[in-house]
This record gives sequence, structure tokens and C-alpha cells, in this order.
Amino acid sequence: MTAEPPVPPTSDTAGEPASDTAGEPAQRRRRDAAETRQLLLDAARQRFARDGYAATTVRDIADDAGVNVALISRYFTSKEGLFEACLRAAGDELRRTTVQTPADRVPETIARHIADPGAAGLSSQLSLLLRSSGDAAADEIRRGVLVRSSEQLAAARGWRPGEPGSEQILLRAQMALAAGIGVAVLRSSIRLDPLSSATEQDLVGPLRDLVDALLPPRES
Amino acid sequence: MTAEPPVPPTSDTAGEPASDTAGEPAQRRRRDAAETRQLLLDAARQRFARDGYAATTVRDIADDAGVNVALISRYFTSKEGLFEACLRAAGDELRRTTVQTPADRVPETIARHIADPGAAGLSSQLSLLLRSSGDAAADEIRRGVLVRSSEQLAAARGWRPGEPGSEQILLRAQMALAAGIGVAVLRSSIRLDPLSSATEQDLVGPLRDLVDALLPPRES
DNA sequence: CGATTAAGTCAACATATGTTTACTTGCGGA
DNA sequence: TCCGCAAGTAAACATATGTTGACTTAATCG
Repeated sequence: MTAEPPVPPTSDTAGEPASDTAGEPAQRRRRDAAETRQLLLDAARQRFARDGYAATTVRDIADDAGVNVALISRYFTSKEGLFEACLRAAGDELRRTTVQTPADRVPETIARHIADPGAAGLSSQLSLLLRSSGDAAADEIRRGVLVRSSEQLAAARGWRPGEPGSEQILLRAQMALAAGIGVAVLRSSIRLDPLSSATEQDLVGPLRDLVDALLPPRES
Repeated sequence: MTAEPPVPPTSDTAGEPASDTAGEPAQRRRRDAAETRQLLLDAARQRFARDGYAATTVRDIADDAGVNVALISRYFTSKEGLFEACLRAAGDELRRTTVQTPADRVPETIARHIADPGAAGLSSQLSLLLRSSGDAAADEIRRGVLVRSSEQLAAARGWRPGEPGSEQILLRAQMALAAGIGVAVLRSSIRLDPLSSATEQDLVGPLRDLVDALLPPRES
């Protein structure tokens, strides 16, 4: 329950990039634990983000990935373990996406990634962040990701930890994050029109207005 | 599958108000189909909103309501049917809450209701709206509720159906709705601090900024 | 008061699902 | 080339869950 058993070399982003949609990638090496692990991770993230944790079965994930169900238990201990791995990956991806953006460019960056309809995009990662498995460990991971993300966003707009008046800024950053997540879900999972068919061009303006209103670039 | 069988007089908001939290309401008439139906509806909405559809079992709901499991099938045909009834109720409640607010007061109204932590509050109804059962009928109901709500909000800010340039306004209204839902979920389900411990006072300012930025009170 | 009917209970069933165990197969080094 | 071991497979198991049907109990009406 504590030790992750045979776990392959944990190389993120395996050699063969997972094909975007159905159909295995041209030809894959017939036996490659790292790649198989990654295939499972990608399939799981997509399912979990779109359908939620409980509605997703391990057989669904295994079929999507084109591998055997038992490998989920082997590589991730359990369905819970796989979910936690997805959350961790989402956290990494989120950090990788938004870190080192010039601070005043943050809203556009977010907007551009939210607009991306791809299954591997940030939109999918954001949706994942409000899925819950009921497991305490997973909840803790998700909370950590959300806290870090909102702090990062808040820091770009003048928030400093502990500084008395600036707690407001963190609160507003969390609301901006919540808004982004809400938009992502209504777009990709619920498919509400015209929101879901809006292009990046359509979204970037309103999203900038939203973020700037919550987190004014200058003083609060 | 099409006819809702014995269905009692469908009196909404039964005589005995459902107790807010655990513990049956003082004394209830021992056999009252309408009240039982309402108890189930309340318990189900709460569970569905907090935990999602698949993660909620009919036995959970029945236990919360203090009634027998079989009554769910009797009164709502199936778990799906109960979920659809919850969505319909959320739609009614949402309409009832936001209709006939002076248009410029909409953000405060929404803010005040989102801030309400009560299980019966609008916050719970909003959270419910992004839960999915995978069933097409339920999806259609939810889409209808979301469309009506966003159109109502958009209309308060100058949107007129079909009018060419005003499609923008509808899009922005949907983003505002998405933001509200995101905030509600992060507050009540995910419990992200400091967002989840913020008071109505803390929320109303940022929320007004958010709505006004997306939907300027005057011209677009 | 007695019978009729609706409201509620109980137990069982069929199935879906997470997980494990024993087995097979292909890869890589000696 | 051959052997050992990791990678993958298949089938079975235990359990949880939605639903049903037969039964019991309390209201209501004559």
C-alpha cells in the first residue's frame, strides 16, 4: 500500500508520443514498460477528466490504451494510484505551462491553453482538478496542485505570503483559477454552446477582462 | 422507461421542511408519499452535488433520507430518474433565485447566494450542474438549464436573441456562469482555502468585479 | 369496526467492477 | 543459441450496487 512495486524507469513523456485519438501509434515496440505506463497515464487522464473518477472503469482505460487491465494494478498499484499519478502529472504540466510567463502575459497564456481543444491540453488537466475519488491521498494532491497554482498566479500580481493586506489577492487568484476550471469543464465535458465552439480568438478577450478585473496588473 | 409510475401529487417543497443536517425533522407523519419524495430529492441533490453521480449509491441517498432504498425506484423509476428530477429542481430553483432582480443587481444576488454555505443553497444547485450521469436525457436537461440561465443573464445585459453583434454577450454570460460554477465547486466540494472559508462579504466584491468585467452594465 | 389500498420493508438477484493469481511470451545477455 | 526474467495475458473471485417482486403495515372510507 505504500511501496510502488515494479515501476519502470518512470521516464515521463515516453519515446513514442501517444497518438491523439484512437488507433495505436504506427508501430510501437512490442514490450516497453515505460511506454505502456505512459499510454495508461494518457488514457486515464482523458477519461478521468471527461467522465470523472467513479464513472471511469479500469477496463475502459486499459482498452483505450490498448493494454491489459492487470497492468494498471501492476504499474500503479490500484485505480486510486493511477488517479493520483494523473493528478501529479497534471500538476507538473500546469506548472510547466504557466511558469516563466512575463506576469502580464499570464491571462493570454491561460486563455490560449484553455482554448486548445486537444485531449492532451491544459483544458483537460484543469478539468481533472475538480474530479474527486473520495480518497484522502488524492484529495491532498489535488489541493496541493490548486494551492501552488493559485499562489503562482497571485504572486505574479503582487501577492506575498503572509503579507497582511494581500490575502485578498490570493483569494482573487483562486477565483480566477476557479473561473478557468469552470470554463474548461463547460467547454470540454458539458459542451455548452456557444462557449464550447468558441475559438481561441473569441476566448482570449473575455478571459483577459476576467483576469484583469480580478487581479489588476498594478496596485490592488 | 417513459411513464413515471405511481408518482404522488408532486407537491414541491413538502409541508415539513427537510431538516438542514442529520437528524429527522422532529416528527413527521408516518406515511406521506409527497414528503418522502421530497426527502429523497433533497438527500440526492446534496449527494450528487458533492460527490457526483457515479460515486453516489442509492443506498447512501436512502439512508440520508431515512427511507427504504426501494422507494427510489418506486418514486423515480431509477437512479437516473432521480438524478433528472434533481436537475429539474435545480433549474427551477435557479430561475426562481435570479429572476426579477434589477439587472444591475444580478452579480450581488449571485454572489450572495454563492456565498451561502447551506446545503440547500444555490451553491449546491450550481455544483450539481456540472455533474454528469452519462445518460443522454439528463445531459439534455442540464444543457437546457444552463442555456436558459446564461440567456437570462445575458438578456439582463443587453443580449437579444439573433441580434448579430450580441452573440458576444451570450458567450460572456456563459463564461460568467462557468466562473460561478467553478467558484461554487472549489468552495463546497473541493474546499480550497482561503476560497472556501471566505465570507459573503469577501466574495461579493470580487464577484461583482468579475461579472461587470465580462458583462459591462452599459454598452458592449 | 372491517376491508381496501397505498406506503413502506425485506431479501434476493443479476451484473459490473477492482484486484489477484497463475500462466504464457518475447526480449536481451551470456 | 539458449536461458532467465521482465512484460503481458487470461480467467476467476469477491464485493458493491441498481433493481425487482413478494410481503407487511398503516391510513382512509364505507
